[in-house]
Amino acid sequence: MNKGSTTRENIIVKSAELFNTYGYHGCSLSDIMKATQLQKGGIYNHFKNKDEIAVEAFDYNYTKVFKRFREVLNEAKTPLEKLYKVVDAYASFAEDPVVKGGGCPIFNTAMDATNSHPELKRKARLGIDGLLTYIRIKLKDGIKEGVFKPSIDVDEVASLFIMTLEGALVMSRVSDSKKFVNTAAAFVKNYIKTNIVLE
Amino acid sequence: MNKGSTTRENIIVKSAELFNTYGYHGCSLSDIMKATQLQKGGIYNHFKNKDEIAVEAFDYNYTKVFKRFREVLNEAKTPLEKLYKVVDAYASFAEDPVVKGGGCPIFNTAMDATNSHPELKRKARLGIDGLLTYIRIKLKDGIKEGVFKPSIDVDEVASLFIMTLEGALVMSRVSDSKKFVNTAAAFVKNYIKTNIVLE
Amino acid sequence: MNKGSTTRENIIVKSAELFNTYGYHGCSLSDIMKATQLQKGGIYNHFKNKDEIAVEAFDYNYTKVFKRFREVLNEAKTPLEKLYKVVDAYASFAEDPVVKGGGCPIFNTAMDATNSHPELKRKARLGIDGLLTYIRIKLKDGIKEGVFKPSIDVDEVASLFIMTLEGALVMSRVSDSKKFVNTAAAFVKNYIKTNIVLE
Amino acid sequence: MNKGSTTRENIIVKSAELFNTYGYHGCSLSDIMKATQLQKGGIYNHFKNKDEIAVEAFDYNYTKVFKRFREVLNEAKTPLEKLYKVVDAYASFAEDPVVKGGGCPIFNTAMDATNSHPELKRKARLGIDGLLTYIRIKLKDGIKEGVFKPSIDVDEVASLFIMTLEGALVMSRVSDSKKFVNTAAAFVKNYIKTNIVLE
DNA sequence: GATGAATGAGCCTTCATTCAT
DNA sequence: GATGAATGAAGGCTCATTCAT
Repeated sequence: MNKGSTTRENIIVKSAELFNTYGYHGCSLSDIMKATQLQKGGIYNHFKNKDEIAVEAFDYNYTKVFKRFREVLNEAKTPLEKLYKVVDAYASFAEDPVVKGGGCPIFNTAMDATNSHPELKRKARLGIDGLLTYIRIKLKDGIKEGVFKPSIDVDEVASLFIMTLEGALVMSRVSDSKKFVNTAAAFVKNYIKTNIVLE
Repeated sequence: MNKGSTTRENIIVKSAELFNTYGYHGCSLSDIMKATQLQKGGIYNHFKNKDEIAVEAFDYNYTKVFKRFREVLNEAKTPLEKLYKVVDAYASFAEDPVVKGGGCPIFNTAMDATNSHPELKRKARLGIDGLLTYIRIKLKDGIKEGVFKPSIDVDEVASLFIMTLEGALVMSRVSDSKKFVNTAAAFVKNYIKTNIVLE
Repeated sequence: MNKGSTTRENIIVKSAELFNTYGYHGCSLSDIMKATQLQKGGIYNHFKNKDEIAVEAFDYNYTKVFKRFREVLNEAKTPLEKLYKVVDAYASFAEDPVVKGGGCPIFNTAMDATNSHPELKRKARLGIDGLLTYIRIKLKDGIKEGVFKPSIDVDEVASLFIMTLEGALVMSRVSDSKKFVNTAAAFVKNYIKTNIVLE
Repeated sequence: MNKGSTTRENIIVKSAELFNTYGYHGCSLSDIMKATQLQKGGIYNHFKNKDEIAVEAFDYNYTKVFKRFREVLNEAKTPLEKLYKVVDAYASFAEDPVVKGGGCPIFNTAMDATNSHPELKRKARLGIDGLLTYIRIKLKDGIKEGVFKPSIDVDEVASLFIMTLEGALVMSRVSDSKKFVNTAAAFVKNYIKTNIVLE
């Protein structure tokens, strides 16, 4: 890895934190300068504008989310364990954020960009699709392996999964309390046990 | 109502829309000027700074949310009907936003303010508390009237209610699809029927 | 004195203090509003603009200076006593300002207006002429009464009188110490005794 | 000297003139823009705010005052000549200002800042201390060399020196007449000859 | 005589971006 | 690849002033 790509990477890492914390409009290039210890030009050598940084920062945060999933799911063997681990991964966002600023960066970007940044909005939508797909796959694997009910609506279950945990994350963040995330995690796990798993 | 307070009200109404749409940092005083057809000074005659506008705009949006609840719950008689209507009210946010910009302004503010605006964060937290309390009361009423199971954990159910629907709202907004809200509404209603209502 | 003139007078009194304290550019109409407990219109009913207030405030402060002189000189009988009393009056500015903000309002305005406000500059110049004239008269009286040397250059002595005491006042103000004013007062008195008084 | 520091220097030079002419509140950033031919951003690249410019402008003017002293005192040999030259230097302020706007920038700042700008006030006080110290040194040198009376109160004489000449400068400025400065200069010189010099 | 709503220019400061070095 | 000087529009806010009530 040469000097250039290190710098570039550093800009992304630092601004990924800033954007997740303050949002697109709440974070300025001087904030990024301060965080990266770089001057104006040093940043613009690597990115043509703030948007490009924001987009790549989103990508970076996106992969961090899935990296966390992968880490947590590492030792899980059975589809049920895996599904539980996804819940745990989500719950972990509350006490050990994937990215500074907390919450789920995909969801954060979704809210931040919906009305003001079409490109980021699109990426956030795709991000949420990614989350849904991830769950769907785990569900389908379980069905294929004969441990989950084949009758479940995979799309629906995945959606419920995400919306509950993401909603809880927002509530926990604004309340400075893990209470909501814990409630959501317990609920989703119970839902899995009760409605997804074959008796 | 005299001229001054009409203007003041108008500033609140217009900026309530803008703040809900673009967030605190994404909406400038010139945006508010444009929306209100007022000059800078004309706005600052009524508010001491942008923060004061944002705070009052939040309050305004907050009451709009509950006004919608009240409207939708108007004809509901039984506790079950009422609970269903709350779900409907939430679902209505997706196709007929309470405030321009869409979604739930309380949740929107929660995300927008969490890391950048302590005062708004506090208001958003209280707002979410208000939502939870609202549901809790409906649940308690149902228990008192003997139609809901007394064994349910009112706090937990209220939390699940809100997080699921709010999470869904965000997903629907960023996806430009009511799909998620519909899924959430159907799920929550089914959950009520299955787990809350006495057989 | 009817209501109108009371209000008008009050505006002058309060802004005279403000202008003497902060200077013409350092004091805004809202400062005057705050000080007078009046609204915009309440002030503009009595004055056509800020300049008019400043000019009348200067006049008000000017008369206050001479009122102080008159008070202090009240019991003085002989020309020498009178001259000493003028020195005392000047020295009194340091511990008991004629006007809030301190110093001599005539001199303060002189510095404030010299390059930026021709009308006030003119008034300040006339104000200083007034001070000089005041001293000159005391000197001439002493000569006439045969207690001061007829050979003294009245203009010169009056000038020295004013410049020394005014210069000292500025130095004392910026140093928060009466030291300079005391030095000046002692010096001027000694000068009078030694060079003005007939043997 | 690179481009940046040249520009920075230029901003100081130009705003030093403006601040001396119009005072801190009487001189805006647009005035500085106009004078420097720079845009807002171009100025703020070099200074963090108006205060920083004002403070450095004061320092710049301060050194100019002493540079003038040094120039005028250049050819003076004896302590008496030197003291006379300081008087001449002061008198020169009236016809050939050290800084545009006229008068003594240290005194100007003293009056301008006393009630409104603690940092500048402090600098002005130190500036006046500097002037006093300068005179004191000349007096002590003369005593050491045996040409000035050892009995004189060095502090007092230096104070009288400054307050008289500075007071005169203000009066000359507001009157557009060198008369007062000339009177003061003649007087101070005579005072030196009569009271300071050993017969 | 007094209010306070409205103006619009101006305040100081920060913004994202460019580009010569 | 990095600097930092420069731009000029825009940021939030205050200014002096007007005028309908």
